[in-house]
Amino acid sequence: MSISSSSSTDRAAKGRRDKKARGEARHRIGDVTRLTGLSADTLRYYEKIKLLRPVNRAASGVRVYDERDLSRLGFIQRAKAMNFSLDEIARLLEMREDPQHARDEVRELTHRKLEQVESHMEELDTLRKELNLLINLCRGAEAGCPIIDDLDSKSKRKKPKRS
Amino acid sequence: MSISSSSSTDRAAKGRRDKKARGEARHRIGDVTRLTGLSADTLRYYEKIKLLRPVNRAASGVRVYDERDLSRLGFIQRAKAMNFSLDEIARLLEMREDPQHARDEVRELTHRKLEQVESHMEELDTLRKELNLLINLCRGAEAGCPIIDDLDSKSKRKKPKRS
DNA sequence: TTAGCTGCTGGAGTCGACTCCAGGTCAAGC
DNA sequence: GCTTGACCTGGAGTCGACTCCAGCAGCTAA
Repeated sequence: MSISSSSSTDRAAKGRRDKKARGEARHRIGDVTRLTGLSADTLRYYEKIKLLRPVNRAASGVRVYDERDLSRLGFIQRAKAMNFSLDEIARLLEMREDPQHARDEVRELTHRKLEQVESHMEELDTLRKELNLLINLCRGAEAGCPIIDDLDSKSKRKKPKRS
Repeated sequence: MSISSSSSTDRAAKGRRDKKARGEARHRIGDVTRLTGLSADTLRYYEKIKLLRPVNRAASGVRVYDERDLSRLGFIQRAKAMNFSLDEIARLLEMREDPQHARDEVRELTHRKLEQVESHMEELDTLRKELNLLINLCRGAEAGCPIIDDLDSKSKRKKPKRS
């Protein structure tokens, strides 16, 4: 994956790196996929749904991402890692442009997100305990399947052995 | 919602309840939605994807659910609450029919599910801490939005104030 | 008899976040 | 000039788990 003899891909990229060395720092979509781990399709998709402003184009029509685009993408990725939806991220990005206005709304959004996360964690914790219980039940069993029995017996009655 | 003068719906259901009182316990889809909380569409959908065996029909063609169907639905709901996917539940149900064979596979499945749940919880916990941090940062701030700043400043550099 | 309700079917639509595709252009290197 | 690879576009498809719809039939109380 990372070690390979120079392909024409690499060679094509080299020309652009030379430009960059002259201080221009203009990235084509392939560079950005390498830098961010996002796929080209995803990058175009983000632009389509206006998570990114229309990206600049070279004369040939290819997208040229600048540092601001990269910083926006970094923001998006961090917000995604924080479980914000693309819709919410779009709002965060808007507010990011206008920080004076943003504070209350952003705090609101973050607060709600935190509550969601916390209640989700509680559910998962209950679930974890139950699954653990099932597995322990199973460990001691000789035959049959206590997990299935348990999933059964949680219904109304204490299970009359099997009919 | 729960208190209402007897509608024709109620009256229609009463006839069937009388039958049930004579020991037949045959539920139409509407009864089952009331008993389980699942929508009629969902019940039909479960049958379509074979999570339920083809449900018996009355002469008129309407579905008639018996106690076994209800018990299967209970099983499905509990397994869903345990975060099993419908696909996994289908497998659990198969094994439920043949418990001698089931044990190892079911334990396997449950074990994997537990691991998923645990790693998801870890992620969420990290997330929770970070969100908390953001909100606390925000609390102390006078203006601007520390949350956005933080999401920004986690990029490469420590943020040169604002350009 | 009729209104009103419940139920039936096959099929399409929904959600979010992509992912894939065909058919094309463009640039670099041999 | 040709090959190769990167990139472009619009549009369709994917996943899971439903949800909605039109158009119809059957049952029951008044």
